[in-house]
Amino acid sequence: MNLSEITNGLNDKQHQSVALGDAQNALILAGAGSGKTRVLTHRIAYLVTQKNIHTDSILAVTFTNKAAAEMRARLGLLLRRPIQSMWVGTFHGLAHRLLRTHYEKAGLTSGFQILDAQDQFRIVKRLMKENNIDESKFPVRKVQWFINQQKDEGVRAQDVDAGYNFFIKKSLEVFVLYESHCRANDLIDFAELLVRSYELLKNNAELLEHYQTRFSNILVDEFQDTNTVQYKWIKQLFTGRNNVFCVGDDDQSIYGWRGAKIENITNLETDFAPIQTIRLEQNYRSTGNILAASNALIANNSNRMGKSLWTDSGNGELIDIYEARTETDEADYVIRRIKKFIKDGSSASDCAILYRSNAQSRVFEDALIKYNIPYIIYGGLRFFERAEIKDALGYVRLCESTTDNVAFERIVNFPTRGIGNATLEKVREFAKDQHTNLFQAAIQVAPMLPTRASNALNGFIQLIEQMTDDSKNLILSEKVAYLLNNSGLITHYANDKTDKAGSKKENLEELISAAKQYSHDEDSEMNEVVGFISLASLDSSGDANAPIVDNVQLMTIHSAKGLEFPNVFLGGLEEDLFPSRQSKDEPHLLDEERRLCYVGMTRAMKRLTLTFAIKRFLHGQSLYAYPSRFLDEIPSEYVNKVKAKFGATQANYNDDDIYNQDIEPEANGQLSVGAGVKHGKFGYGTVLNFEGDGDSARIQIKFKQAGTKWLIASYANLEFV
DNA sequence: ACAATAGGGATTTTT
DNA sequence: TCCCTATTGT
Repeated sequence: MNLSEITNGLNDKQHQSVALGDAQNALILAGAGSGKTRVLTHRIAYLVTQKNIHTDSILAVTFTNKAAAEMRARLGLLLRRPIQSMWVGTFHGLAHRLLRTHYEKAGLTSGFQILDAQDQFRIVKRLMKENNIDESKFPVRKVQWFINQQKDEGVRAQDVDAGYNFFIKKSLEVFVLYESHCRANDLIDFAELLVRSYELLKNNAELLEHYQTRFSNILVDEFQDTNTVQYKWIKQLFTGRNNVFCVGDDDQSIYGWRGAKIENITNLETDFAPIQTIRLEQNYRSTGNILAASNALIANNSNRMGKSLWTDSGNGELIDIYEARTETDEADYVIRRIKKFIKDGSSASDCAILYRSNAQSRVFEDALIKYNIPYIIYGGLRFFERAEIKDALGYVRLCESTTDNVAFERIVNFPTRGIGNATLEKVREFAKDQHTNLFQAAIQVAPMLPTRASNALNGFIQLIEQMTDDSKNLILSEKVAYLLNNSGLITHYANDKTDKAGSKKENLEELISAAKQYSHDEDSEMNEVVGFISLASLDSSGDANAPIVDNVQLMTIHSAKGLEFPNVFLGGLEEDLFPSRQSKDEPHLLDEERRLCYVGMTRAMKRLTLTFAIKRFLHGQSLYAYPSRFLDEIPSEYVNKVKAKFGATQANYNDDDIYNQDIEPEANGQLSVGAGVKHGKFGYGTVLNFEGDGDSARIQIKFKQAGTKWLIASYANLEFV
């Protein structure tokens, strides 16, 4: 492959970044929409094809599975050679790989398990309960948060100085308990993946040297989001004989609250010296007005590295700022505008509604339903985080290894089989005294229990043993299917007449196809089942299938990072909401809010609309709000102000006059998303979603009284209203 | 063991 | 307001 194939279509700065010498450390300050992913992948292609760097010598780190997958896909296309074995992945994924490969040196057994945030919560909670620590004084969430905060800093319990802070003292007690529990049970939480793999290399000079020599080129994406351990992790691998290529944007650092250190990006210049800094400031995404407004906003932050986006594609439309009377009015305005965009030829998926907090989505949702516009809300529970999926995986895990206490706790009495808390306490105590796992303890304890409890527990033990035996020769997906059917989970949901049973059963079937689709890496240290379980923990999205429907996109600004949309609506620009109440009095927190606003604004390609409400119903009460200070920071020359028309006397009304157009709520009397329906038992509702057609169609309906339900069309006897 | 009820809390969530 | 938890009653 020749050089021009790699540098074709790049601008000067991009070209310069991609074609730096292979021994050059670089920091690429890549503004929003400046083509950073492109630079990163082309850089790798350049190293491999022009500098003959072996693909095994490249380490490329991202934050999300999505980014890693995208990079892999693009690299595959560019290099036209297999990149399977290449170290391209997330920090957590690569740390996991290190730990699986060197589990013994890391002080683990081969079957160690990954704890996700939920598992971790349950364990912290249990430990607190066992040690009589009052949850009302020390909320589990906060203690869990504290523990993770320490770990993100690379700090162990023994290293924490509690001082005189009572909360920290108590949290530290739990931290100590938690650490020993995890060590005793071979459990690794997300932060631990990083800390442990860092310590693994730190304590094994040979191993460290091996990887330092092997990775001649280390590339890191979204560097502004690295936390302390991640920074140390990279720095550890850096010797000065190899080199780093870091891409980031200090203005888009929005995860400080999760331990990300924006300073890391400035520390690069000293810790990885000599390093060349290149700024990518040409933006290919947004119009001139959107960029000018965003630049003006972010200019109010202190300690920036300095960067100013520009475009050569014209000013475009002004930014609309809509003053709504209430949050309902805000939503109504936004949805009418969207309806108009769609009418004028946009597709629904070109429109995104972004907000600071999830609670804001509801009102927009109601309005979308009212106007019969399909939508999708991102965020919320992901596939592998769903209770029924975790239950199912609990059976898979326990049958894979009876030492898996987390799985045991989860499924021992689910579906309920008469094993109560009293029985479990005895099992736990026995396990603790005898230093054995819960399953072994159950076997020992069962004969000593009263008949009823004994039978129940024995029933469970036999079930697990039986299923393990029967399924041991099945392939992964068959095993999952077998366990679902024989564990009683499917039956449980079949007998469950309540609302969500149908969709849960469906999710379980989806799990079988996820198992079918799972492609196991033969060279892996893990067996197929462990690999699948690890994947479920590390990439909980489970969204192999892209959404097919043309939907308006609703999400928080945080989840919108890295995305772009032609028409963006940014809602709730009010003091105490955005910037949030908790952040407004602390300068560094306020700066992060401003960056968040900047990220939101720079998602827009063509049209950007900012809205705020004078009065908002929040947490059960109506509150008056001031417009966000961020609005004042946008120069008026880029802005078109719009006000609610109803009864307004001084309304400066200058948009497309959407209230005079034929934009009205619709109920078209057919099965479609947003259609109004009446059900004999549940009353009035609106169609949220449906699949299939004719008698076999399943319809998801949000009832005014009865909540959201999936119904079978042929049984539901719906009346369209 | 489970349903009904009352009380408290309520940003953001890449892994 | 909504959602999650702890408590209470059956």
